[in-house]
Amino acid sequence: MEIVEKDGRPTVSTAHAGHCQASIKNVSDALYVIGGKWKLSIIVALADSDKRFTEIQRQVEGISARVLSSELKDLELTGFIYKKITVDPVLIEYGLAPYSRSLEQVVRSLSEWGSQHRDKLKTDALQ
Amino acid sequence: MEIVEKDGRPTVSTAHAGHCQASIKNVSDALYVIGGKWKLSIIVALADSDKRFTEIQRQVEGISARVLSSELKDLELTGFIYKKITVDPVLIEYGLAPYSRSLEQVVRSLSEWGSQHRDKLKTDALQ
DNA sequence: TTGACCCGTAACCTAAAGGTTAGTAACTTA
DNA sequence: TAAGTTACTAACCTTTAGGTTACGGGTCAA
Repeated sequence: MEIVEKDGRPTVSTAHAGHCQASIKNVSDALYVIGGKWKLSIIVALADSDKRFTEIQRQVEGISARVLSSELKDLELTGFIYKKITVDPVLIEYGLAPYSRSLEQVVRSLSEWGSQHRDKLKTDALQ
Repeated sequence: MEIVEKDGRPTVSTAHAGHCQASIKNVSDALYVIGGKWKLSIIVALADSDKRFTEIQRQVEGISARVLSSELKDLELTGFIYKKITVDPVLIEYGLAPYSRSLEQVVRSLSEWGSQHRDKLKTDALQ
């Protein structure tokens, strides 16, 4: 990377640019894995307790069976959730795999921000 | 997937259901606003310093002019960034509006998680 | 045994996000 | 003066995420 001075204005420092570039890559990668419309919601729904297919569908409002099914497969493959089958009685449940716990901070900050943002929109609308 | 023998009936805990439901809504709302492929990357790119159109395009690898243009418009409208036009010399720059600072924690946790996740994928691949 | 509920899947469709190419108007540099 | 850079935009196209409908077998309760 070259450092150029133009019109006396200082330009980008190499040190920060590297860190920034890494940060961009990290965020992109993260969103690639968990950035869909439903994945995090499903994980949040299961954080409370293990749940059955239709229970999840009821809690994650608006999701269709087709999409829920494919998301669950995806999440199981990635190691976020597990599928548990009981035979007596027959019962299928999904639950959070340990790796989902690594998302705690992400979920917390997103939830907090989402809540604040909604408040902001409300007060903005009143102005 | 694990198969378990179980003889009791399952019970659903409603204790945290309300909180969980709110959390799901918050996360969904947040992702609706900042969950695209590029928005957070652009914000991270501008966190370092104000930048010009092509500077952003170089830093956010893979984004096309068309998409960058429309994302910038969107971000400006939502209040995350501002557009600054200088006339002598003619210079157009974009920078973070104060509201973007509210995303600091979100960006930090996502970046951290993304980095950890990449490491995990690497070590997993070696097994 | 009839109907309700559970856990999906197949096939199809739509909308929107994003990519590609080309072009423009203004300014700058060689 | 010609070539290059900047900051876009228009038109068009492709991909894919996600929605809709319909159907399957299995279970359970009346």
